[in-house]
Amino acid sequence: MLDLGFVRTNLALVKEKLALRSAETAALLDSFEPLDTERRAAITEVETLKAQRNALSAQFGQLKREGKDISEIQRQTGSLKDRIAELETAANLADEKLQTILQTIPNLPHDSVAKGSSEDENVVVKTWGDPVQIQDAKPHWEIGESLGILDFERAAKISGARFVVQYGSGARLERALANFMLDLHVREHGYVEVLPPTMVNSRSLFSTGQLPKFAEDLFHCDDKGPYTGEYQDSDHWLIPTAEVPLTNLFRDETIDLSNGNISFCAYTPCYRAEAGSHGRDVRGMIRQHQFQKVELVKFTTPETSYDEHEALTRNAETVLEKLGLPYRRMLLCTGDMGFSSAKTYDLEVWLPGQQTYREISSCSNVESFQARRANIRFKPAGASKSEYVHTLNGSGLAVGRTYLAVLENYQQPDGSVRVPEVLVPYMGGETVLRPQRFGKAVE
RNA sequence: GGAGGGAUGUGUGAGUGGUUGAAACAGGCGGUCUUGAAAACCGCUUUGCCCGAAAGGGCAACGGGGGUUCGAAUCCCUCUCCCUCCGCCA
Repeated sequence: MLDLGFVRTNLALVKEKLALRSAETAALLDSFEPLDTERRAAITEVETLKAQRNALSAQFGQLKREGKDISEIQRQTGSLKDRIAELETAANLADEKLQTILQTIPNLPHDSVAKGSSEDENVVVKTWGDPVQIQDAKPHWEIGESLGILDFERAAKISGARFVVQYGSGARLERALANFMLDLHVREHGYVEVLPPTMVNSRSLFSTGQLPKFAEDLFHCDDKGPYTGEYQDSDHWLIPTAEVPLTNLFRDETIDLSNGNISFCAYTPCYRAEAGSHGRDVRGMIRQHQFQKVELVKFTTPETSYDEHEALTRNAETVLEKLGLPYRRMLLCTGDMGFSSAKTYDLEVWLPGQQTYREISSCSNVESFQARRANIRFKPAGASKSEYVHTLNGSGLAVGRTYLAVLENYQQPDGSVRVPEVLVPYMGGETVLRPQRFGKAVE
């Protein structure tokens, strides 16, 4: 969310920057100016009347103590009361409309972000490793099913489409990847491991920007009844990413950044309704209702957030490099960035089975956009006023997609899959995944 | 699920209808003293919004929402959360 005063004094600039996302986005601000004027006029009038009422009340107390006549004041305040109530309603209405606009407009793109209207205009910042060309490369779902470690059919039976069951060495590979990533971030990159709830309330989802606009992408639990559009602190939603619980840890708090920025990482399941993606990526593990992810979140000062953004992105890249998975870093253009983000790098991993790069991580600096919604502040050294922190988040990495990237990049002509060297200790010494049935080796 | 207690500023914690936006203490910041530090002493120390060029003035906020009243942190209703005990339970 942007600051009301900032939008008011920089309306032309804000419109211009929003137009870099899309024309429709900029149009959200069309009614801003008249509404803002209306709101302020109403507030000024209400507050004038309230000041009168307060003065009369003070007089009332005085007179009553002196035992004097109070009926005249009673009559005056009585007539003020109705007008105040009336005008207050008008002021609240204008304020709500304005708040709706502010809550619905996305973050402004940072100056370093390339202009563009769609993903076609994203910029390749760097490429690491050579895209492996494998003779008769198979997609991961074929590899996984023939090895007997992935089972999409039984997953469909017990849960429906867009789920998977993993068995034996396959299940262990998921756990190995997660442990490897967590250990790397904790031991070498300075993150603190967190195990957060994977259900959150709507107030949290508002703070990170998923609500109110993207409710249909989320799974809502109806234990407290259907979603009413209000931000409650007692309802439950399944998290779409650990960014939500991690960022909300410090909601409504003033945190201490005097000893440096705060970095958290967490391994959690993530749940996405995928309401708008019928027919896309229906095969395999690319797009699931449930997947696991190691998430990185940072709380920083405004001065350091862009350096930290580069560092966080490097932390995610390091996972791919240690796993030996070719990738490229994309700078998302203004038209392709997420709602809350000011600048986003996507990491795309090479998938030889599909002859394409696919997103495996998304690293964003959202500046103060979420901090303002979540009311997360810090006190700069020597300053008397607190300021909003900057928050950053990135996948480090999406484990499900890393898993399928390993299957496709390390597949062998005989149908087996080599285990990347760094994962061998996490696999109990297993160096090759061979055909198995419910975990038992088969010929 | 049952019974009871509670929610106040950075923290602890007073305050049960009228200079209480809020005591006190702690913490933080500044100052005096000191070679320096500590101690002691003095001062400052919530946020959002509205009017205003500014100086300054005003409104609102004591978990959320609603009500009573001329006036609510204080009384009533309601919701949420936390704590204690009982029950159930991985």
